[in-house]
Amino acid sequence: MAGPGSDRKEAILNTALTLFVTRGFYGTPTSLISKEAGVATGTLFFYFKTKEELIDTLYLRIKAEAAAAMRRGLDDEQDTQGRLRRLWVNAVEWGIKNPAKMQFMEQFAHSPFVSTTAHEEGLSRFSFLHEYVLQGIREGVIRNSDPSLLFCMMASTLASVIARVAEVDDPEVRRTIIEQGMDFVWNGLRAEGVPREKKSRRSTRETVIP
Amino acid sequence: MAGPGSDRKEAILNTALTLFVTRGFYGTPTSLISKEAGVATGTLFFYFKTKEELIDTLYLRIKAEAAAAMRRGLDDEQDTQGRLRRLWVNAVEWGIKNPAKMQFMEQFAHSPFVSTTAHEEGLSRFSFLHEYVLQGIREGVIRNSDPSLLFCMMASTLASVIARVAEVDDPEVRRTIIEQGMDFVWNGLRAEGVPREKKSRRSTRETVIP
DNA sequence: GTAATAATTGACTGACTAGTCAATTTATGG
DNA sequence: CCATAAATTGACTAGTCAGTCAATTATTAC
Repeated sequence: MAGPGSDRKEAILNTALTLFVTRGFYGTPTSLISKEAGVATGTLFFYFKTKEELIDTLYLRIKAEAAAAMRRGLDDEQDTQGRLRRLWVNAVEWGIKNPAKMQFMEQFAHSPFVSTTAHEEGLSRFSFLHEYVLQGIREGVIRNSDPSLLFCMMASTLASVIARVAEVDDPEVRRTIIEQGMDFVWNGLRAEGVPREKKSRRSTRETVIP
Repeated sequence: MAGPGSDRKEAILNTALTLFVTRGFYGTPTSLISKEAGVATGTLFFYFKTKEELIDTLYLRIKAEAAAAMRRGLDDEQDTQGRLRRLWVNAVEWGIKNPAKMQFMEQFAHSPFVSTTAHEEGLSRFSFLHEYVLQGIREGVIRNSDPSLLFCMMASTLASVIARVAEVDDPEVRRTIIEQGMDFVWNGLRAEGVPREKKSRRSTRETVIP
């Protein structure tokens, strides 16, 4: 346990994650973080000059990880609806597998504890989504609304779907919620004249992983 | 300023509102609240036994006020789409007029600082919305998905629309955002076969206020 | 093996905070 | 005017917390 090589920095970050989401920022003393992480108070401040620097680091890491997870396989999809579906499934799956990180993102997305620079850098990780929406509009598949508004509404819907899915255990119910959420968003986004739903729904995922 | 009759309780609640949204719960000392409200520390604890009781009271009041504002004139509307549009406009208008309260609701909607009983009571104020969604599904106008999921997605979309609208000053741009948000939700909610949009959009509001 | 450096420790400090309480002021009713 | 109750005050307490630092231990380079 002691001695370098056992990376204490990671232990501190992991402990801080769970504590911040369960007790909030001001609600978790640094002394508790270091105690739960199994290090001395001094060690925490050796790696992070302030408590704010700690949450900033955490924030940036999680945002980057989430963005990478959502992006996975997106370029393999041929059309906008396929990309959207892939993105949707990626996001929900990541959210379920990483409930604490998901909660953290929601909780601190607009929080004053995270510095503005960290907020900006975190947001920039998701700029590729913006590009996809723009492309969909250009193709005439997505309705011609303010792309950042569409993105924003999509993201908030996603968050509420993930929250609900996480409350449930039955995989069949989960799939239903995910599908219903997807339908809501797709119908909200799609331009007039674009088919309401693709028949080959479940096959979408099977076609991308041959 | 001194002497009863000048209601200090209201002053405390108002000050707490602005401080809580700008600095968070743990981030605002009770001493600061009382100072900004122009009362002594003891006065705050005379009206609210604990800091938690203060935020609970605030939470319940705001939830009740928001629910009442959203409900206004809803029963005068004849069809589901009309009700949805009315609800939408009510909500956005209230959100713009009361940005601090809006922010407060978002910030503390799932916060552990607010007691579970307050959360439950606050949620119950919005149960009428649940009824409206159910009615829409029964009529075949709203798609047959889990009503509470639909409600939840609608609410989160609403929150992000209000946040965006509040960032903008130009009333024309504001109206556009509100309309685009409404379209997103309506198309996400509506069942197959139901017309995409009502032509008489702006007239909707004029017909209810004769 | 040794010197220089990096990592780690935990007692300690100065500042702050929720809540108390005895004393004081203000309203109320006869 | 007076007595009783309600409202208000602010100094005070007991506890907490972010961050420091001198001392100690481990690592690295030669």
